[in-house]
Amino acid sequence: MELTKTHLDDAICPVARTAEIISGKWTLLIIRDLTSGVKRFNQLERSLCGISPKTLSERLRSLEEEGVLLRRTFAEVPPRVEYSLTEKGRDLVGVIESMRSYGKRWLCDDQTNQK
Amino acid sequence: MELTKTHLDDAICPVARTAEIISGKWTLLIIRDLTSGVKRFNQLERSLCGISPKTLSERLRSLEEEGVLLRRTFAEVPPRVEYSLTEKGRDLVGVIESMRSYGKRWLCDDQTNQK
DNA sequence: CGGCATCCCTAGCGATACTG
DNA sequence: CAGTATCGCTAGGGATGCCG
Repeated sequence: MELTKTHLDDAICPVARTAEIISGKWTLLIIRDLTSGVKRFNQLERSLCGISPKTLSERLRSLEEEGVLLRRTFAEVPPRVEYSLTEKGRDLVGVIESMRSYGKRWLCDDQTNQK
Repeated sequence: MELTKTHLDDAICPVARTAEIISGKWTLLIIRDLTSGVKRFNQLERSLCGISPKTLSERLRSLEEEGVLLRRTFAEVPPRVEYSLTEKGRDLVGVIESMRSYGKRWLCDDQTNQK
């Protein structure tokens, strides 16, 4: 999902810019998992049930490049790599919480609120 | 709130459910444009600079099916169709605003000419 | 353990032309 | 005006295998 130059208005729109960062099937779920603390690759792979290592690797790398999370490697055997949110990443919790709030109001099994 | 495995299930996690709704390149931008009031197909096509009629049509239809927006047709010549947000759609403004807020904090170098 | 490399496949999007 | 009908592309993602 990429905005081209023809979408100039949208390119400078903060909403669209944020959407770019959190788009992608797994991105938000990774960030949410990291809100509870530092995680290793394997932990994320297991908690994000069904994700392929390639996809997880790609998402982690792009999030690292965007400064949302921090990748910390340890020179050990077996190797250890820990992922944690940066301040820029932790700040996304606000977005996530508003999405959670919305999801609870409108999208859960309880249909009484749905119209 | 603690994040357990159940929260990662797409069927249960409100965050994932919300992400499903607002995913797609244009979805959020359509909703954003509708927050300012009722819009016609042509208006959206022009304000969403670069969108193809096919894509706009698809997005509008799926958003209608999800109950986020309302499609109202008028038996006139030339035909008129008006799109507006439902309550479920207007409620997404909270998510959009938190995204806008985040985008302004972290993602915009130039804050002078933003939407 | 934490990944790349490789191959493949599909949803989503774009462009254009056409129609009720 | 408000869409469909085609066609084609490609980025994202899944599956599997291998390696330091």
